[in-house]
Amino acid sequence: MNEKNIPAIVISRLPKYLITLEKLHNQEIEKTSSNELGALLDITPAQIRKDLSFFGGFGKKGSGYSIPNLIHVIRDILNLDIVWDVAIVGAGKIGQGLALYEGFLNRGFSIKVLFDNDPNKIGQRVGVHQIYDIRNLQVIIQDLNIKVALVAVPQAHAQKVADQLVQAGIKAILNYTPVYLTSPNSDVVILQIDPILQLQNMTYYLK
Amino acid sequence: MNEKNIPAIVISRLPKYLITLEKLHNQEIEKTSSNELGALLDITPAQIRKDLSFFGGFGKKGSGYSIPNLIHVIRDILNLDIVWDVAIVGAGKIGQGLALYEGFLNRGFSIKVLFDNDPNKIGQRVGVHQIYDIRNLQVIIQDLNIKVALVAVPQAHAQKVADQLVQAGIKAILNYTPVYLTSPNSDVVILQIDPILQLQNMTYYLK
DNA sequence: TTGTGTGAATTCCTTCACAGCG
DNA sequence: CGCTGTGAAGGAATTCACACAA
Repeated sequence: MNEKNIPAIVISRLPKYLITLEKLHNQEIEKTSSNELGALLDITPAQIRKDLSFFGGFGKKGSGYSIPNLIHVIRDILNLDIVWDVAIVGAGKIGQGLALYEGFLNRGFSIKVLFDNDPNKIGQRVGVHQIYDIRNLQVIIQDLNIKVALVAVPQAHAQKVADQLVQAGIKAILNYTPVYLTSPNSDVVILQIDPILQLQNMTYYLK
Repeated sequence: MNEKNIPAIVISRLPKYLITLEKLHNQEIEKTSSNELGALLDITPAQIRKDLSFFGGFGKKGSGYSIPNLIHVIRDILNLDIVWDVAIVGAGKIGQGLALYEGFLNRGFSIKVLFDNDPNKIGQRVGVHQIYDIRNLQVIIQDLNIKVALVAVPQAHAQKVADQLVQAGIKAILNYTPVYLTSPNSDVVILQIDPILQLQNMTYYLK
């Protein structure tokens, strides 16, 4: 299904379609159209149809898309048919905030462990999660076979942590520090969440 | 200088150039080239030169760009010649984490106020910041003439808060909730930071 | 010689417009 | 009819390649 080389920009829109479809689904709506979806997302209907057509024809001519089916299909494309276990590195405010956030599970992710290097934090709980010693990071991640990690440590430690994660077999890193992380391993996906990059982008349009 | 209609994608790269230039600057490096910058950012040199040429010719043929000058120019383009005051709405873990983060100031932003609706939190301090009653949001934001806000409230309240912010004169909102915020006012810039959208994007490339 | 700035070429992405199916 | 799926057209963004200035 996702054999061909799908443009990254197409993939990046699928999660947006998904969250909107799930919202409609929660309202017990069963069908939608590229028109309706486009209006909700501020994306042209043609764009949505073309994006979906990369993967097959999921709609019915004249009547649109079955929402449950389209949710299923998109989750499948994005490999969200399974729940991904997640490790959080750094139990500061951001790390703890992420650990306590309850929105992960029904969108395909389950927080499994939380690491810190502060002896006062190690062993403590954050919600249902225990904080583990970062020195055990590699062993635990390998044992639990975790592939996805969030990095929320002080920026000075970010690259070192990333290296350890990659060595432990992590394949996707979401980086909350303002450091460009690199991996020698080219099959690791790294994305950055730097709020200041976004703010600096917005200020261009002000004034 | 930024009169013409510059593609948004060009603007979105300028903060990345800036953070890299600042990093070089901290290492006391005075000059760089589109080649060097491109290697650091994984962007082609031609792309960088073309982006910068939208705003003028800032390099010297044969020798490249003066880093202090280019930093100055980009900050100027992005309206970062002034420091923007910022309000944070929501003093949960994420809001507090943002409030305590010390990286804002030297990148052009200064956290000025923090709001919450929890009586137990109102009046407390988070670092140097005091938590204010969200009922005073509009008055305080107007009085302080704040234009930039971070929203880190539970998602059920996100749109209501955004409406209040817009009414108080906020022009840029960085939204940490997984809700698509809208503004009747089209001169308000809203960007979303939803970690799950990013994670769902990454899982496509796994397995 | 080096590395910018930029038209031209190319590649990529979006939108159009409509045949065709339900 | 209504709405999808899709070739073809159009538009945007990236890359090429080179004249030119330091």
